[in-house]
Amino acid sequence: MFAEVIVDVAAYPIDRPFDYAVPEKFQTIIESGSRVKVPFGNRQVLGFVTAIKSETDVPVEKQKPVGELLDIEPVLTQEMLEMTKWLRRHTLCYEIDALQVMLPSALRAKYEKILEIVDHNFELPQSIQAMFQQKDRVELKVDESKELLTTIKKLIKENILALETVVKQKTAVKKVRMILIESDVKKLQEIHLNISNQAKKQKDVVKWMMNYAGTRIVSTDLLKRLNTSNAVLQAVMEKGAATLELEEVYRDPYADRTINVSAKHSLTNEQHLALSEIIFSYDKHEAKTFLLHGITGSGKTEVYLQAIERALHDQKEAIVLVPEISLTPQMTNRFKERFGSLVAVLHSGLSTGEKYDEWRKIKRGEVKVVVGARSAVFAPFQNIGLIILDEEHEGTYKQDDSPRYHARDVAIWRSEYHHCPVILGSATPSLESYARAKKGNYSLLTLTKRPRDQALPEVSVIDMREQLKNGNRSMFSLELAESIRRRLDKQEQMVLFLNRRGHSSFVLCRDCGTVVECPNCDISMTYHRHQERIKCHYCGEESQVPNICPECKSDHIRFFGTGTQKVEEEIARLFPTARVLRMDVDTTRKKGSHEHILKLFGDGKADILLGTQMIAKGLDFPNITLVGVLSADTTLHLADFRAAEKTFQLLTQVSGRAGRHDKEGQVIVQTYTPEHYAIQFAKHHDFVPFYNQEMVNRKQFAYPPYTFVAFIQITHEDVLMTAEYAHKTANWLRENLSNSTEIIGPTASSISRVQNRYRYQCLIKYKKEPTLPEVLQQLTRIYRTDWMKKGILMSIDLNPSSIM
DNA sequence: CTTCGCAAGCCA
DNA sequence: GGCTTGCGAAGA
Repeated sequence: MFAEVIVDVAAYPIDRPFDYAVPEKFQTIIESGSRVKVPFGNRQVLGFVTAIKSETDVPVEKQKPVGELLDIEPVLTQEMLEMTKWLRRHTLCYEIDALQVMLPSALRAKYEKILEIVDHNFELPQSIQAMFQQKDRVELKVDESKELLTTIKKLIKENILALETVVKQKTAVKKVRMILIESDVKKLQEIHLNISNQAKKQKDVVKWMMNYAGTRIVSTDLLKRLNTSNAVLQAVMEKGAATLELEEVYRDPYADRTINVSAKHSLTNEQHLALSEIIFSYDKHEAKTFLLHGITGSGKTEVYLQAIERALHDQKEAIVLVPEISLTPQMTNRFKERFGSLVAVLHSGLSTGEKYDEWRKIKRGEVKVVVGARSAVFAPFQNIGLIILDEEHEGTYKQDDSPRYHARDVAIWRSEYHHCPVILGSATPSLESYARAKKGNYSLLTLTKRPRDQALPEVSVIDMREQLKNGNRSMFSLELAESIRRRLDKQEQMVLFLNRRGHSSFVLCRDCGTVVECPNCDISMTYHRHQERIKCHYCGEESQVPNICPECKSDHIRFFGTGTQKVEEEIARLFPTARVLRMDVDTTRKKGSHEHILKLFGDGKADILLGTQMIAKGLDFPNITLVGVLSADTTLHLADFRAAEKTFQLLTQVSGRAGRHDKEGQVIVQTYTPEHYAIQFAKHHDFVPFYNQEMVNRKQFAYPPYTFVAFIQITHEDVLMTAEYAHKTANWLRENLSNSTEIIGPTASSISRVQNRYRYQCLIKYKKEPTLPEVLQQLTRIYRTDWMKKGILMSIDLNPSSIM
């Protein structure tokens, strides 16, 4: 018996199954989908069994046995193994990457290097002895000094020390110590009698136990209750009054939260219609994709909830994907409220162990609904009735490193496997999805009204050029400043949005015009006033703020451009009474800080929530009556064909934060290009006309949805090398792809250097290219066998979410 | 002739 | 990807 194993080594020649002999003892339990430890080369690695077979072509002398079977129950289902193959072809990743992405990180291997003393007679050098500290085996850390490593190497050669790689699981199943009290009271009485009167505490414990004969109690609880020590308990147990048992438990991330159960809301006609279409297709076991296009606040969530209720009723499971779970606590809570303990929330704030526990609950079918970000699409359910992607247009559904999958594609693949519907929900669908819906590939459902018929907020677009002409050089237009003042007077809340963090976007010398740039990247450094430092937002480089110009030594250093920090200061100056909460990458670095800030704001502890795009999603507070967009232009002029689409989506989403409840909302958008169609259509909340206009542009320039796009980026430390291989790539593509396919480039990327690597890119635009995965696979092969050695890095992104 | 450093080759 | 091996260069 042999097992085909994909080993945990991401390298080109290893990206295929290796056959291992299955030892007798594992033959009845090993299955495809199990994890194994196998010898590979001269070390131990983790691997996944992908098939079991009785014969192999591998010559006997090369055959090696499976070292250890890590799972009695396979961790990967048959579905996941099939999905792996598809994922690999469509994202051009290593098979091992595709396998690992489906599992919680706790199930990935942790490799430890253990150094062992073999020859105890040898007098070890002082430095080595210090490392061992009387022990025989110690973990060898990677960051040991060079000299130490060379001595260790020598000693290994002389067989005095031995090095061994050990495969460990990252997180173990959490176990709790349970005390099993003896059930025979007579026996307890006997033990009680035999304890000497000196051991008073032991006597007390056993006396107490007589009242609880045969019961189980958590060890720590018992100790606390009897106010006694572990030593006493141990002594009592040795005398036979109780036994110890380890019980598996789940870490409960929501232990200290109370949840109020909510009833279902009644539906509007539109909601009802949408729901019944979904249910109709669900009943027929159709793998149909619905695009639920509903304006902000139109009650998409309620449709999801009731559709899920239906699936649960049939003992089926549901997956709900949200763009960024820590930003949508309100949405998550609604699921918790409706389905209680049947919901598992896969939260980025959970520890590895907590995530693993939630995963096991899903696998064992102890929960039926999963709410989570992108990776939750791989939830190990076996009987899925419904998959939902909320805010389907969001870029976070696309993973930006290998495997570069889009959660929407995985969701649709799984829906075909499980014969169940998928709902893509959004107020501002992506052009691709809307086009597919219009073509009939997806089925379009529309919600045009808010449940209690609240009006959409009034959006005013302020031309900042006019403000400048009239002598207002502030970042707040007169209208916005006036509106903020009014809200402060009325004690209503507002949200201010600016898509740039930090204080000033660049540091400029007024004498020679030098802009301080990052030494590693081709981008200007951003000034952060709180730490009085300048930072690169691409590589994280930080340094002191220069007092004099690095070029001309002038001291006329000035800060230009506006970031959230500067806005915060400006608010403090103009509205000294306003209480401001700032929410951006800098204030939310710690776990749980998103929730904390949102909670403070929800509790009315601040008047103004100021933030970057992370506040655009999901906020739903009744008291918000003003939304201000300080500069709508930042996303509009990006070198990306989706710039207009992203601007429109952002403005619409942000506007949707105002006036969701009884109070009327107002939105003020400041811009230097008020005439731009993305801004004009967003002003009128007009998705369809925007779509039509944008489609005209996409057609003219042959961009998606009219074509498909693949994006290839080449980087190297040397500009010439980068350019050379980018040209090689483009030429190779031109030779191997059909004439109707357009290859743009190579061109230098818009940020031409990041972390000291120059960047060039090629864009492939195609309508029909059935062999593209294979052609790109071949290109990857050339790259991995040849170019990689020269220090070239190439990445291929099929259907990229951004081309920058 | 030994030792060091690095590129090449292999892994069942 | 990580480990061994084999080769050439540097040093005694």
